[in-house]
Amino acid sequence: MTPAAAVLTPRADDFPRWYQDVVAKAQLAENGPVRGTMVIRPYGYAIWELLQAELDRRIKALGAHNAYFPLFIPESYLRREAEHVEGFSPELAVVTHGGGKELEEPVVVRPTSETIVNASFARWIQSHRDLPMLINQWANVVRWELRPRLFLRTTEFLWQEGHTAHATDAEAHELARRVLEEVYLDTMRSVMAIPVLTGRKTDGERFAGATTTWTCEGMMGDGKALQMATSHELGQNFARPFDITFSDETGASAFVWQTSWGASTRLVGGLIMAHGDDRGLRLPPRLAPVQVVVLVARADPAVLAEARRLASSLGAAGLRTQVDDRTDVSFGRRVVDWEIKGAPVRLEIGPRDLAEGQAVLVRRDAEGKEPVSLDAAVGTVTRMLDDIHASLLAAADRRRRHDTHEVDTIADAVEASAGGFAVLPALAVDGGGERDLNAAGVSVRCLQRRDGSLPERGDPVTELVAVVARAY
RNA sequence: CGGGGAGUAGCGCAGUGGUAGCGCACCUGCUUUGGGAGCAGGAGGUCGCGGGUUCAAGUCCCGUCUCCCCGACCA
Repeated sequence: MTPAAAVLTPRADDFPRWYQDVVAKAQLAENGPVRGTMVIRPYGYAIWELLQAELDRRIKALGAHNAYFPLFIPESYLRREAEHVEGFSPELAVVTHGGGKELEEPVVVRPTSETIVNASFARWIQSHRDLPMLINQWANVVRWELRPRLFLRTTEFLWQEGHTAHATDAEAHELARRVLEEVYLDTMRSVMAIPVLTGRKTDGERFAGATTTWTCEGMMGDGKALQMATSHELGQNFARPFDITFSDETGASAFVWQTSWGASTRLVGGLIMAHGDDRGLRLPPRLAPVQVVVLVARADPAVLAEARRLASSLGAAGLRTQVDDRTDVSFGRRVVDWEIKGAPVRLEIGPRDLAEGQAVLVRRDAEGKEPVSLDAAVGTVTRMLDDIHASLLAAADRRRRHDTHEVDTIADAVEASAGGFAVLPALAVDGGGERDLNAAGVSVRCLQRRDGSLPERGDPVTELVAVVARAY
């Protein structure tokens, strides 16, 4: 019996309970006093900051600039786009009083910022020389949730939202897809080690106000899907009501074509559920606040000195390193702590190791330990971190393939969705098929080409497949 | 909105009218420390709130508030 079994509910017993246990025991987050709100604890926030930095770098590489727009939005702004307000009104938080008086016009707490950003775009954009305009903001948003779950669905969450304006439909289309692949898909694979599917949402699943929604869908440890990021083509749906026009090269006035796209703290939940095991979190090295923990086995001055020297050279090599010298806490307790927290690599060092000029190297994603000489430790650990990323990704990919089943009918798709994804001809979910799926608790996650690539606009539905699953 | 549960120590819970408890966590000391250590001592409570019955209420009655689950609504 592994000690961790006494700490966490095994995943097979009760996956949601396991998830809650990990979030609590790894000290990632806890519930806030208002239902649906979340306190993100320092360790959880450190993961988010690392992820944020990766996304931010890629967003800026697209040519986008960060800005900040207000939390409060005039209610009238939301009403300007019919589908948009209809989609969001059930989950709006509305402020009716301020300064001790009832407001003449209520303000809503942003559920997303299309409207208020576009009110600025209308002023900022005059000429085709102002285009394309690529703006991103990091912010909190509020969507009143009835069934909240930490990180996955909270009433208030943190995210980035990109908003762009272009001279042509084709340009907006291309940008929405570049964001999906160059920002989101790439971050998920090469930072989060999660092999997501990409595709187009059905009309029923599309963002309120968008003409097309593109999505990244990940498979969690229980076979359910998680929508991990979306990128929308807005057409001219907002340009018209907000009057965002520009003079083109010929001097003619035209409405801009737009996109918007976002990824949130939900990704942290996805990270937990995609890689975690019965011993806790397993963090991909690029998102691990502590990549290497140097664990002092016994309270011994010589051991402690060596541990610190080792940590210092690991740190100098650019690895996020922490010495655990809490020798007033038992060794076993500290090992379990770091396993729950998902630190990718442990280096254990005690008097016996010191005598041999070595440390004991343990990787979180595999069984077994091996000695490593102190001289070689930095190089070995550095290589091992890359290898851990690769094997987490490979394992997740293997599981996704294994739990994805090709089927032909809605009934078979529902059955297959009990333990993973089902792929069936897109024609089958056209019209009534999607309703039947939804009635069974299964949803269309995305539409793809048969080879898994993104559909093009001209693709006939007969050439596409639908990926369906139960989802968070 | 309908139905069903639950509010007792930081967390999880027991307590069927008679001194408010247990596990974990916390504090102190000693012994420990290579996979959640042991022993001893200690601190911590308006039992959700208000009223009532009773010699006596965490427990029974009435009211009220909050939270959770299922359904409905919504998507």
